[in-house]
Amino acid sequence: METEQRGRPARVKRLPRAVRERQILDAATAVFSQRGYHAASMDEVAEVAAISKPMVYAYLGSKEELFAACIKREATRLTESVGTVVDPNLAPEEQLWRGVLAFFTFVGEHRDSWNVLHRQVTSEGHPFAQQIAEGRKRVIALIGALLSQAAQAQGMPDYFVPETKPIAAALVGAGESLADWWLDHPDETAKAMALRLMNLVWLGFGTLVQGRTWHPPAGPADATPTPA
Amino acid sequence: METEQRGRPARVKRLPRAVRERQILDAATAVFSQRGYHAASMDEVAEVAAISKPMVYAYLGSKEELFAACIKREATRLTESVGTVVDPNLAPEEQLWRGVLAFFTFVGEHRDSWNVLHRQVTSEGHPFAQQIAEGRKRVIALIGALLSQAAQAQGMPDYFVPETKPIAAALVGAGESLADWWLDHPDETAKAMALRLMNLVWLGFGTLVQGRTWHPPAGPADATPTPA
Amino acid sequence: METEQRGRPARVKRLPRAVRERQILDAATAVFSQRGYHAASMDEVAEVAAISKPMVYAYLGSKEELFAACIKREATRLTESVGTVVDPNLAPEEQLWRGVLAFFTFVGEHRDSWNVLHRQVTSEGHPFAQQIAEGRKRVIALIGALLSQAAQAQGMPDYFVPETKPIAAALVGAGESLADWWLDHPDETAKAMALRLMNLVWLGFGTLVQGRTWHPPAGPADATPTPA
Amino acid sequence: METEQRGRPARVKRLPRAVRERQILDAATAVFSQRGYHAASMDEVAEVAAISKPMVYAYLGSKEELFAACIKREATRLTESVGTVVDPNLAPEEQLWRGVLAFFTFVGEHRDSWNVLHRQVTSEGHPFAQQIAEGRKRVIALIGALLSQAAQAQGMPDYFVPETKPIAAALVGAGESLADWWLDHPDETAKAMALRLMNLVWLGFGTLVQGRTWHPPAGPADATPTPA
DNA sequence: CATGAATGAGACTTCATTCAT
DNA sequence: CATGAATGAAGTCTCATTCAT
Repeated sequence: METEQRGRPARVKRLPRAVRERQILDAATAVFSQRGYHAASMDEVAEVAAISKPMVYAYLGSKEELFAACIKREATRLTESVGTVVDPNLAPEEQLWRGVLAFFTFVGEHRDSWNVLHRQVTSEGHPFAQQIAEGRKRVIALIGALLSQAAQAQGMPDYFVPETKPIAAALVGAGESLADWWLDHPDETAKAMALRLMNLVWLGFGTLVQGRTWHPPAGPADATPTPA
Repeated sequence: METEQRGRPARVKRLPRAVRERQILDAATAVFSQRGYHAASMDEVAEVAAISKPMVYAYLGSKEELFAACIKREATRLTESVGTVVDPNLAPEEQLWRGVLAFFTFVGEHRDSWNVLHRQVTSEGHPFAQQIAEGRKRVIALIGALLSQAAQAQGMPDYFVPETKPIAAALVGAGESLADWWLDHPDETAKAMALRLMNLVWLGFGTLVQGRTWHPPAGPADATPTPA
Repeated sequence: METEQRGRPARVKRLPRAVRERQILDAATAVFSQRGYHAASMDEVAEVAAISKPMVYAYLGSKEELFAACIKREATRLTESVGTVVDPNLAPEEQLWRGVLAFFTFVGEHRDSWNVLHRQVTSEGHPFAQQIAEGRKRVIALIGALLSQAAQAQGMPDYFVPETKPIAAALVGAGESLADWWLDHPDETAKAMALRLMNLVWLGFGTLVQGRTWHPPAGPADATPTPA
Repeated sequence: METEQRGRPARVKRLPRAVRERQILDAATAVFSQRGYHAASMDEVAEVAAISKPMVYAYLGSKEELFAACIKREATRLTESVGTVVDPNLAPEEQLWRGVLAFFTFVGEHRDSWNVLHRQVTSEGHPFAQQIAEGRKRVIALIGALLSQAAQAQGMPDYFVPETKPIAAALVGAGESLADWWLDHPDETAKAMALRLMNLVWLGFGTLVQGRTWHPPAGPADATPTPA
């Protein structure tokens, strides 16, 4: 017949909505980070979240929406990590230093978050290629503005200003690549990584070779920021 | 060539096979580049290659093998493009410059190849994450060696030598990022892009701001290499 | 029957229960009418009833039971609407007229009820196909009896009596179809619709009762067409 | 791993596309007829067609497209069955008779086809409600034109002409209902059924055309009942 | 008692892969 | 050899139903 007799007792804890939502987002971030968007399956997300699939859909919606939620949360986290330590009233150089340090600190502490934001496909077919790309562009624009400000403060000729944009792009790429490199050299500290990036970008290889190095601007008693 | 003998108990030529394989690889590279590994379908590959699916399997094997073949071919192409212009007897700085220029030239001319090699998934779950990552590491190692050589030529203290590795990683990341940035600014030439990278990495932002710039070492009559 | 004791040993007020049940049945009728049995979701029923899903189950049972309850209630309503105005002591013709008028009046005033009873699936697989079909048959039988009575009153030969059954079926179908047609011509009144049906059927029936019959126009040697 | 090793030998006959397509349509018509659109499952269609589900999708597309194809084919069949025997040069009465007979003949021979066309849901939520309804309306319009022609041929006053439309609707409904009634009385022939319909409607119609109308029996002071 | 939270089951659809012609 | 025809195995998403609070 067609008696439609389904459903069976459940033996799971009843958690409040907010908690479950975080659980699912954590699981999803981990799975997306490890498999990539396309290869990730909702089944695995549900399994990792120790919950049934329908709940995943009930709480976070479709796969796309779930991924979007992950991206949004992780992007917010990163943005806040950096934003907290960057004071627009500081000198550009110090702002950059603090931001870079905060970035590496974040990556060190949230490997999966960084994976989801960065290592995901950027191929055109990807549902969020545009979204991710735009987030990245905003970051580049911010850094570009910082560099431009620094350049003008040092009396650079105007024609140089547009150059700050590709430089910002390069800096971001260098940072990402260093973050990857870090994965293979886990003994390094976030601070050491940040110093490397600053040294290279600010001084350049040619200058470094001459024995000069860059040092963080001496805050009060070396108060280099340490974002949570 | 096209004179292929369709039909009968004839002995078949070997050349057609090579041609077919190239056809398929071209199609696969295009599809993988546009869709990404997981979203790409063998159906689309076969369609773009204007061939039936069983032939794709007959010639290049499974999806994984096909993708591997794409990667291999494109990596080889890029490697050769760069390798052709880099003469180990030249000064490291010039080697680097030529290599960087060759890289951007290649990217400009083979968008799809670059996409497959770079923009594809780097997530851990990806069947080729390791393979791609290793290729990248090799490049970084090469550049690292170059930098190390340059550093030693300039009498750098030994303790600096290990630093050349992360610097190489940063350089590669900066290059990749600039290549992405280039997509949004297609009016730029490969040479301009290469110059940007060299300027930044070699001189550093701080130095650039002071008005100094880096110039390609004057080869014989400005023979800046132009990889095919 | 319906007096089933669901739930716990507690004594609960009876009135709220009745009210709730009506609420739910109203909602269910609306939803089933709009979506059809299969496409209707218990979620929507609960939402429209402004009540939680478990309550729907507590009060009316499973989806099938709920639908059955809807059908039963609406069928009763229609039956009562018609039954109230049809007095068995009246002449058959008047009974029919009153019944037909009551029918159209009901349909005009309870679109959803009519939808649930008529426009719902009659496919064999449907859980209630049989139930609905039987209700319909009862109506046809009633009308058939009425026609038979009328025919005999007019002195029709006995052999005609069995014909009243298919005529009743046709009358019912004509009524349903006119009800549908009415949806597209809402300016018509129930009375006008009822008049139409009576005019067509009663005059046809009346003629038949007088012993006149229609014969196919004599084609060449009774060549009534026989489509393959 | 993620070796994606699937697919196994098949042991099924290779049929030409057209044959399989018909097979599938036959199966789908049967399943849709028995279950209704919503309750029908693609699994069952595939099973009845003795084919795998992917083939169903390859040949006929999605469930909606499949259903549309069924409707289209069956509608065409019915239309052609009727169209073949109806010659516009014949007298309206004969056209009607031939059409009605062809209709019942078709229904008798293609139970499933008729089911799919008629017994399917007409609820608003149904994907093809509109389509089916429009087909029905076209039929009604055709018959209406026929009746109108017949009426004018017999010198009916103009004001009667609009009435032919609801009469056509009623005729169609009566026909459908008789077809259903036939299911329970399978001993009847198509011709007998057709005769019944003609007898009822044509005599009714014929009487109306002669200018005679039916009026409600004058109850006490026009006490036409008004059911609550 | 009423509800938010939870789930097994199945529906539609696609894809990598292979055999028979 | 080349291809049309075929399929097992997921994958995404929904729904009827029920328990614990």
